[in-house]
Amino acid sequence: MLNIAIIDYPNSLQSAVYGLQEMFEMANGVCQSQQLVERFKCDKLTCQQLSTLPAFDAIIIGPSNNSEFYLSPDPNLLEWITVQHQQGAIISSACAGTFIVAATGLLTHKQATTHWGLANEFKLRYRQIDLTIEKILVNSIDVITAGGMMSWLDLGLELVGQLTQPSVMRQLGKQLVVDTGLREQRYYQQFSPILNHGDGIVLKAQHRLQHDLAQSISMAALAAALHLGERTLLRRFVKATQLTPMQYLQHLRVQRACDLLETTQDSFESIAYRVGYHDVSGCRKLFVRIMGLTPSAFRQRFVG
DNA sequence: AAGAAATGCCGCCATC
DNA sequence: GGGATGGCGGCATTTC
Repeated sequence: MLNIAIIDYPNSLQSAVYGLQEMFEMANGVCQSQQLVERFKCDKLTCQQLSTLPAFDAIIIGPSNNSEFYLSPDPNLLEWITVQHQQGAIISSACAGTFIVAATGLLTHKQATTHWGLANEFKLRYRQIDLTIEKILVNSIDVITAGGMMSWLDLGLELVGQLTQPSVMRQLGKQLVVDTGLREQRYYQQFSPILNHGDGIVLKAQHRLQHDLAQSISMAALAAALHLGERTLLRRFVKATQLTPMQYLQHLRVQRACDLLETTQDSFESIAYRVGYHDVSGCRKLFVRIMGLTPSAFRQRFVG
């Protein structure tokens, strides 16, 4: 029997809590049809129900829409997770749940992911965790994290696959009509620049880049316009935004290109031109590097 | 597809 | 002295 604990912490997304329970029930059906002996037993646990229970095979900490709990989680829950991990349980999280796992220290110096919209906040709090926000799922065997509000689907499937057989996961994916192939969170990601850093000059630089992204802007010109030395602008910019001006501009341009791919029928060639590139192939290369798929694949996926 | 020219990045160090 | 600034040289990246 495979014991799964789904933590129903305050404000946790209820569709995920119940959806996961039902997913494991369905997985039991698939196991049966494939003549496998494995069976899942799911427990939904609130923070008050933790102490007396036996060791689990996997713990799931799901998404939340409300930061109140996951930014300052119950120490008893953290302790309990740590003990379960020591006893061999797989610790897993989806979306904001990764904040709770991070607070236990289990992710230190490991790869992890969470919702892309929470990336800046996460990096601020947990500098020693290697956040790979472009991925939907990061599986380190004993700890699994997932990004995206609906990534509990991916997480559930991954756990089913890891605890039973990949064939069970694929069959379950078919029943649910959910993609079990490779997918990345960055396909869905939008550039969310840091603006609340409190450096007014850098903010002006950011606005100027945003406004002038269609033209080629040199760092020298930007520095001059702001009455700053180039070296200083660079340092202040990186400190405030976590990106070099060039990287920042590239993200702005790719973001604009994504918008245009979605909202217009224009060729990528003309889009490239409108986001400041005189060289389509260079623009395409950049797009693939940041988004993880080609412009045409992007358009196909989102405007189909 | 590849390479040359331009531009950006960054360590070092002196300066304010 | 700590902290921010900025000039310079050269390595790296970007662009066409």
